[in-house]
Amino acid sequence: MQAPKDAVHLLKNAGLRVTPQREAILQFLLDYNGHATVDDIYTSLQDRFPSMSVSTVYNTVKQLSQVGLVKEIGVGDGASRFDINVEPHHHLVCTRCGALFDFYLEEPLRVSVPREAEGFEVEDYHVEVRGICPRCKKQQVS
Amino acid sequence: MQAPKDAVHLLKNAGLRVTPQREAILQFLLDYNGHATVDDIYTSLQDRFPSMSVSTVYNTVKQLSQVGLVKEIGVGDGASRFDINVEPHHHLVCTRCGALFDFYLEEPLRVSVPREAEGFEVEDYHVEVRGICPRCKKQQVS
DNA sequence: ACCTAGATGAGAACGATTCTAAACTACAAC
DNA sequence: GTTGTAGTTTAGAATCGTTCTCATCTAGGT
Ligand SMILES: [Mn+2]
Ligand SMILES: [Mn+2]
Ligand SMILES: [Zn+2]
Ligand SMILES: [Zn+2]
Repeated sequence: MQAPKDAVHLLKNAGLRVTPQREAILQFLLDYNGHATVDDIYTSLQDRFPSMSVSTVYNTVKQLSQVGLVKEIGVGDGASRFDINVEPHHHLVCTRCGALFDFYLEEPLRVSVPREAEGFEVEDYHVEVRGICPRCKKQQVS
Repeated sequence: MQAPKDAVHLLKNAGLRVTPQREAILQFLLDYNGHATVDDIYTSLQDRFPSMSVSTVYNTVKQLSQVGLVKEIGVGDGASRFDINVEPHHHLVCTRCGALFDFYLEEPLRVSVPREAEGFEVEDYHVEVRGICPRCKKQQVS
């Protein structure tokens, strides 16, 4: 029995209660092709859930993160983004427009813990590559 | 002629006006062994500059960043940290207490830009290694 | 059908950062 | 040394993302 991909089953498998809001938020992230902010989610669901609170979105994405259904990525300033792609991967960030692109390392990183952090227990790592995205490069005044 | 290391000359070389506040902020960062927040700086200089505004600290670290005298590092939530070590290097972050440790990659990262970001111009990258620092590990309830 | 742990919603509160506008000052030009 | 002015500082308000509070509501087990 493979883990099903629809929101309701994913929530149940994770031991979370199935509420209409949660289902909609998770489904939105499943459908969304990218890295959504809380506001992206909130705004997109306004029509269907006019009375849903931003708190609900925050609460939900936090729980989805805790059970590993999404991954929070915070790049510098601005709002956190939520990634339905929970495989280990990294990001290119456009310093002009904030656009985010996935990228995968060809080989895992060798982290050598320095002396002054002797005993540091590595959990995971994230590479943030900064630069100019193709779109912004085109618009460049040169 | 080597670039001098005292705050006044560094500011002049960078083409910034030398004000007492700027000198003190830069000197603080030069002396500080670590990754200071705006509040660290602000609080530490309260005695000498009782009327200095936090805005001044923000303005100053922003300018120091712009001329490359310090590097801003924003790890997830909380306040940005300012690093007087501007050589390319990366950080271990303790997910418990927020402590930051420098680390250097043994060899530069090979970034292969994915198809959907074709043409992305890489400027630099930063690796954030998350885990538990030795101090927090000791205090662990196990 | 009922009960209750857990979820939701509205708004207040919060912490980090930016903005505003008036007073001040570094420093270049005379 | 005096002056002019562009850049700097300051206090406080404003903004933004996020968390908190607490009263109301509901999912899901019994
Ligand atoms: Mn991603
Ligand atoms: Mn560092
Ligand atoms: Zn861009
Ligand atoms: Zn720690």
